Amino acid sequence: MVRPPCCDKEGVKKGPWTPEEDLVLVSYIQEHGPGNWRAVPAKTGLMRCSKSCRLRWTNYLRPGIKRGNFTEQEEKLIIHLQALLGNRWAAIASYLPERTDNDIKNYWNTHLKRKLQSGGGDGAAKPPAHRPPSSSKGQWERRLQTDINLARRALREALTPLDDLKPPQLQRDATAVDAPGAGLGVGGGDSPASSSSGASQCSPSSAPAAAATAAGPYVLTTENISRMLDGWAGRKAARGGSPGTPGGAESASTGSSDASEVSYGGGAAVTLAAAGGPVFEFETKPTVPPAQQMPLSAIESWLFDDDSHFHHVQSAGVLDAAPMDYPF
DNA sequence: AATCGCATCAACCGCGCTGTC
DNA sequence: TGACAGCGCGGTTGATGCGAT
Repeated sequence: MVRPPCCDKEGVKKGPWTPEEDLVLVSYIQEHGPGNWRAVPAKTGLMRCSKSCRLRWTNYLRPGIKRGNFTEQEEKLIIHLQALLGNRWAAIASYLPERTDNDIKNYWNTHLKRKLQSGGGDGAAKPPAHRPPSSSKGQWERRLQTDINLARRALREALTPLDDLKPPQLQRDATAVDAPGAGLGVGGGDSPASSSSGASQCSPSSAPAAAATAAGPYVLTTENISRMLDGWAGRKAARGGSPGTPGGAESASTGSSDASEVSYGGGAAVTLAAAGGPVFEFETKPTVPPAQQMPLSAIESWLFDDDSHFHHVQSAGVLDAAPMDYPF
């Protein structure tokens, strides 16, 4: 039973996306919203597979993505969520609304794993023993339950000192989600590390392009698009054709990983506001809908409350988007 | 200045899940 | 109920940048 390729291999372009392609994709999604990826290549004329379009959108073009500069807090959260959930990056990413699963996965593989292996971590997060096949979810969840007390204890230890620096970001989350128009402002924007006022940068009502650009994060305005294309053309000329990754090529890949300088896609609202069009209304990330953002305090109570956490979070609705059903 | 090796990250691939007919 | 299509996820790869030699 060989599954046919998701798309016709012939004529399907691969490799790095060009700014032009990004532009086409963004424009299309702005108009139609994300989803129905199958139709995207056909309707946009992009010579890309639907999966590639979806990936490009969710991992790079989607508004509200913060890139680089993982804060210590995010780092610890990732470590402990990984200890709890294993390599279920999408689930982990749902607790870090500004981060993509791909980003978290990469960060884990390149930084955290090594850090922990070299003993640089707090030792609390052991490698998740196993990532059980999804076909046996019930089984692995039972195993997870077996480990959960250990992991919870470890997390408690790790989070305790964090209480002091507690989460401007996450605290804001707890309040910001109630604010109208916070819909796209997942996570409230900036991390403690990025001092720019990127908060709510992806909120349609609160992300004026000018403000956002002034603050640092890239906004997909006509001006920036033009700059982007110029930059791309320059690079193309310099490099002899390979366009590389827009934005990422210019800034994200500078090695500094400075999110505040990351160009489009970087930390930012991707809007077309300056073009006179409506700002994005679509946000595909809402794995955890804004109203269901889980503030750290909720995570803590979930993790720390031995008996009632599942009921608590479930009744609060905060874990609705979590991939587990918590049958126990 | 050139070369090599390593680190990083965007993108691809294959598989499983879910919804629809 | 089974087949099919579409989507999402996790693992892996390849291109690129950067530091060391």
